[in-house]
Amino acid sequence: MRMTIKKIAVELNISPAAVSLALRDDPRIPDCTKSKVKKLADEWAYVPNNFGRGLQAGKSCLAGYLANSFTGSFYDIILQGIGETAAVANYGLLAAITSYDPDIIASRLRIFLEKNVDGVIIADTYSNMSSAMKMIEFRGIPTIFCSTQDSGPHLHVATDNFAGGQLAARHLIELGHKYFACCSVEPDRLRGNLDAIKKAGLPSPVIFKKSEELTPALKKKEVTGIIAYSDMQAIKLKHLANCAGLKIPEDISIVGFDDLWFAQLEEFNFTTIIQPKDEIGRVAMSLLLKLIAAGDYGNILLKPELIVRKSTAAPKL
Amino acid sequence: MRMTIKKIAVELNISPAAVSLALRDDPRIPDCTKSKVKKLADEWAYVPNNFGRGLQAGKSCLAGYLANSFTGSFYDIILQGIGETAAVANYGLLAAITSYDPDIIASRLRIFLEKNVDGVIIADTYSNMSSAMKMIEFRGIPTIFCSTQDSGPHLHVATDNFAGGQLAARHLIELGHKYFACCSVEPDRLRGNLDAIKKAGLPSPVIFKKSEELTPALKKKEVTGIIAYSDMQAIKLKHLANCAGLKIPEDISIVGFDDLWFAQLEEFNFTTIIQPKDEIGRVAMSLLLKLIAAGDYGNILLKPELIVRKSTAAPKL
DNA sequence: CTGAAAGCGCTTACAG
DNA sequence: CTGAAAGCGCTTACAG
Repeated sequence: MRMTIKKIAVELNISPAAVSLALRDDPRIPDCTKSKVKKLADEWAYVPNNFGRGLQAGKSCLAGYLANSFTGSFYDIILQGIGETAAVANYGLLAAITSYDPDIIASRLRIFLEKNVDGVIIADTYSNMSSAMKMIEFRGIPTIFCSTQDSGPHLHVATDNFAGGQLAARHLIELGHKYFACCSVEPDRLRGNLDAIKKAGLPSPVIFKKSEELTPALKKKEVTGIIAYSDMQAIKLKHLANCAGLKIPEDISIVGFDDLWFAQLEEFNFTTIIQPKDEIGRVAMSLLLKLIAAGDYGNILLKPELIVRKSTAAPKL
Repeated sequence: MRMTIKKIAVELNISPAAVSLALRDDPRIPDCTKSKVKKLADEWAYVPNNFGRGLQAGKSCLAGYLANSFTGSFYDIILQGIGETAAVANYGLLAAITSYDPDIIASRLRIFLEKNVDGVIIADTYSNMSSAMKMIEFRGIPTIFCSTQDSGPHLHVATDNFAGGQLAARHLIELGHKYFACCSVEPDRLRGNLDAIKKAGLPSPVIFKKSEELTPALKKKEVTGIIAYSDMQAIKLKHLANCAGLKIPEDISIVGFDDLWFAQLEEFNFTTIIQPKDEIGRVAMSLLLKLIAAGDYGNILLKPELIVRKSTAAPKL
């Protein structure tokens, strides 16, 4: 049985408005009324119905989080960070995990709109989303992209990918490597790599998108240091290197990115760049709340960090 | 600018009720009015506001999903299955990832209640939840536990753990193993193990809860087949076996559970029991929808499946 | 200072 | 058959 302000009002023979005010400790209500109201609300396990409040306030206290399917615990950690911050602000989090199908993305966003979200966090790149975003943009709903710097006209919260790219490259440079392969999937990370390599006066790296493209270079031993797009990709690269008869880190060094849970397993032991995943979620949600409350803020880049494990070593001379 | 039925009504000089009926193709509204309404709704990108509708219908078209933090992509796959099924029914999915802190669980459930969820799916065991569940039970909100068979008085959707336990044990028995170690974390799986072992007339297995408890048995080579609680635990057990100088599968066989993404990597190559994760989510949500709509249903157990990889082999003679 | 009314967006039950 | 009113639960602006 659902309890309402009205039922409490009837029971105590006061007006619904008075109950509402009493529950929010409004000074206009005498203390004795307040305590009676609160006692009854407690007994009957009254929970305010967000529909009435939301309709009234024009605010739903609901946020949407849209992410792509992802195995390997990246987006779920972000989800956790977002959820915690949302909960503290009494916000509910509508989550949708989508494929890349634009129709599905649009249908999920439509549900967000129907449920009246006050804001949306998207863990994807704007280039993939732009058509489905029309509805959101049309209504001027605050939107934040997270863990990507491709956010179109919207704000984003992400790891400083340029700095991360620099960190990875510098680590290998300091170990004495000269011949690199760098992944181009994240443009800012690649720029970071190239910047560090150029500043060290070293030759231009091999640039690859899919891991497989590296096989010829591995076989010809043209590179000694690989900078992967992610720890997930590092697994693939490790396998390719092994297939080419190369040992890690003796013959070839690999630096990952993300620091997912498996990176520290002895089977991998990847030197990698730590992304502050939980923080991305928390910061993205706080920023969204500020945006909902007020107005104008700038992008936020969080600091990456290098963690050295056993997938990198000095090159053979 | 948010569009409402009222604004459309004013523009077309008809009543809000007529607009509402027209949008839902009610036969009482003449066709020419319908098409005018629909055209305008389209142009103005009208999306019905769930608050008005929900308040009226006493239904939110919102479901809650509560899960524990989990790295390794089990609960996020379930989330995906739930989300897809929810979206098809035009349901929004409120997701909350919690720790085991009962206060946090209670606060998340309270947010679910405030947002007026029509039903809740919980990926946890009832024993952990029972105190926080009071609020939900008090209000009679339909609740389904998923991926656990410990669901208290509520329905559950889970893999048939008993059958899964049998599958794992039988596989090792067929390979010729006689001396087993079985994990007790999931009681039904353990029962399945014991059942198969007993039926084969083999000696009682070593039973362990935490992986570390197995170290003595491993060192003394008392067991040749280990049935893990999960692929995640299988990783730990593999490391412990390696530390004890045992090779997999030559010296010791390990069967995992779940078939998470990493189980098939060459570093692990676990023989394991496939849980229909995506299906669990989809079935749980369909069941919840039925429960919301009507009433009485029974528990659902989904079929596990064995996948043989390279972590199991015949025992040495 | 206090209390009743109006209204958020929608749908259903009812009067004409 | 058609259209206006009542009401879901809440809060705010207003009348007394």
